[in-house]
Amino acid sequence: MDVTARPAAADCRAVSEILSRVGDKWTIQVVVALRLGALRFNGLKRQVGGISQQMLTRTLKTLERDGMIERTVHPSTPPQVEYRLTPLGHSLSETVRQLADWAAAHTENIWENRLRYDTDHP
Amino acid sequence: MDVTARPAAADCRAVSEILSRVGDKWTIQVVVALRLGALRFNGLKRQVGGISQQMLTRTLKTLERDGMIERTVHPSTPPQVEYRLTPLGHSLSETVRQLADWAAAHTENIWENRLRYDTDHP
DNA sequence: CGGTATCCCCTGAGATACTG
DNA sequence: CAGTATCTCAGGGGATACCG
Repeated sequence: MDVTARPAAADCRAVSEILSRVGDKWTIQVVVALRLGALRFNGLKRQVGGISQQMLTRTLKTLERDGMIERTVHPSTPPQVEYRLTPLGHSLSETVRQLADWAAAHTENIWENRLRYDTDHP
Repeated sequence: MDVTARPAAADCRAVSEILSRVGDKWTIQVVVALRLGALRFNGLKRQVGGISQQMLTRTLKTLERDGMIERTVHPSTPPQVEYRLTPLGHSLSETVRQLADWAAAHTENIWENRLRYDTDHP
């Protein structure tokens, strides 16, 4: 039996895990916002339009837990907290950019397909 | 094209749309199952372990609507329905494989990060 | 065999109010 | 400023039963 032909089920689950994380509503937008440099909480909130405080907190925590971003507290009044991508986070952002390129290249095509499908299937 | 620019918000939304579609629970597993060739409904159901009939139906319909797969009915008794990737679907599967490679390469690292984070944050 | 139609549950996500 | 704590709700996803 050739194990190299079809990806193992375990790999599939791992990929799904990553994708469902990356594919949630906010993760990518946060990562993209951080690609060009560190940002603070409210700066990030402004950059990622439409996100609620709570969802930003949750998304940041998850990303930090996975080692994608680093959280730095500068003790001062008012407190300053900086978020920046780790090397792992940067590498993710590069991979995501590939997918983004694919999406950008095919979005229009997909929309046409949907339109045609909806027209043909009343 | 200026690669250094920040992606437009519209692009971001398009990418998120694609990713949340691709990142759902079943889409990738279905696409991966079809990479090596066409399959029929129940063959697909066996290949993608744990999926319910309804979710398989929904996933296939969405993929068909987006033009990722093609559905062919062979009129016979019992009826035979074949699903296969379109060129667009194949191109998606290639892009996803990139992400899969990234995931495979970093999964262990991520798990270590989570473990450490959970240890450090009681 | 290849699906629909229902019902139900759980989680993702938002709104709001409060805190160090 | 940078969060935490609650409440709430829509919809993604599953189980089951039925249909051509």
